[in-house]
Amino acid sequence: MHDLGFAQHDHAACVATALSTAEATCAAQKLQLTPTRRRVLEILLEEHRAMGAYDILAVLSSEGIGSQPPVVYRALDFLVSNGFAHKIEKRNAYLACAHPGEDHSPVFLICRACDTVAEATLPMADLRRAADETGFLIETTVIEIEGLCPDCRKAA
Amino acid sequence: MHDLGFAQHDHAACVATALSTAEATCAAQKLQLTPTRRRVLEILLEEHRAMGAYDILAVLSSEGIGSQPPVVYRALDFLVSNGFAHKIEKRNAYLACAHPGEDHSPVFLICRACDTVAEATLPMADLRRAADETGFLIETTVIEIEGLCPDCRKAA
DNA sequence: GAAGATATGTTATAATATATCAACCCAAAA
DNA sequence: TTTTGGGTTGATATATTATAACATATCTTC
Repeated sequence: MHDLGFAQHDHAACVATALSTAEATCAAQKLQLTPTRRRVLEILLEEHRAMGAYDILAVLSSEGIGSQPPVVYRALDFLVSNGFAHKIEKRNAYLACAHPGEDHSPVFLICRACDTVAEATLPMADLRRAADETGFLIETTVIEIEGLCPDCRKAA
Repeated sequence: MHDLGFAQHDHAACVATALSTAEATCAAQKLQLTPTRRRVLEILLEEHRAMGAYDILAVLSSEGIGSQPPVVYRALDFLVSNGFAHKIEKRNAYLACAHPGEDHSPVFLICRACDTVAEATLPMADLRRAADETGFLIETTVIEIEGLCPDCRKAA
């Protein structure tokens, strides 16, 4: 496992880079990164945390973009289906993908104290081989690990 | 990974054994396996599939045990907290534990076609060691893998 | 410019889960 | 014996998360 994500980083650059990558990927794959979809991704990137759909909707609403649930759920569906965001099932929350463009198997480290979610990756190879032996065809994986992040561990 | 659970088994015996194990465990740990809690576990064992809380509640209700959501959510909280059942986050559904009493890290293989959920286990050691290196303290894990089970794979 | 695919606007409602507070039960302490 | 405290239950209300359904709009391409 690598890139655990609890380190500091240049956030403005990280947002800009991720948006550019998303634009390029959409252009290449003929996906429509419409204003609402783009703005939802931007919100997730700016906040840099797992957000509930209604939290995102509140932001959209305050900006006059839309105020009904389908607006945000449709955008999230697009972002999740196309690998720009992930759903954190244990929190019913959404997070911008930290590895856009890479075909990866996400592992989420969720701090129960501060709710920070770091995205790591695991090599799929071992798991896939093991499942293949039993005849199960892996399509998607969600690996969520809850506990205490380094900071909260120190604080406690 | 082992014990993938897509094989046939003696279901009546499996239910009886699991209930006995739960009773013994509760007695040993001074946990109260009250009638409602016991019946919810029994329902999950009998159905042998991931059930929604309201599906379970419908059964309880038909038996006059209780008809309000807190009845089933309290029982499920008890069963999940004490390792007798698991929540399948991707489905908002609950499943009797296939390995009661063993301290294990569950891995759920969910078939998107027939919704069967098999519970396997992974050795925690590797993951824990990797996380420890970064300072993250693992408390609980949810590993969910969605795809096609052997039967649905053949059918497709 | 008509047809088909994709996206949006809007209303309504479904599905999942929890807060709150009173009542009850039982075991153990005073 | 009474009291007290923890755990459990009953019951009402409400919060939170998510989707159905259908009309409208937009864009492409035939």
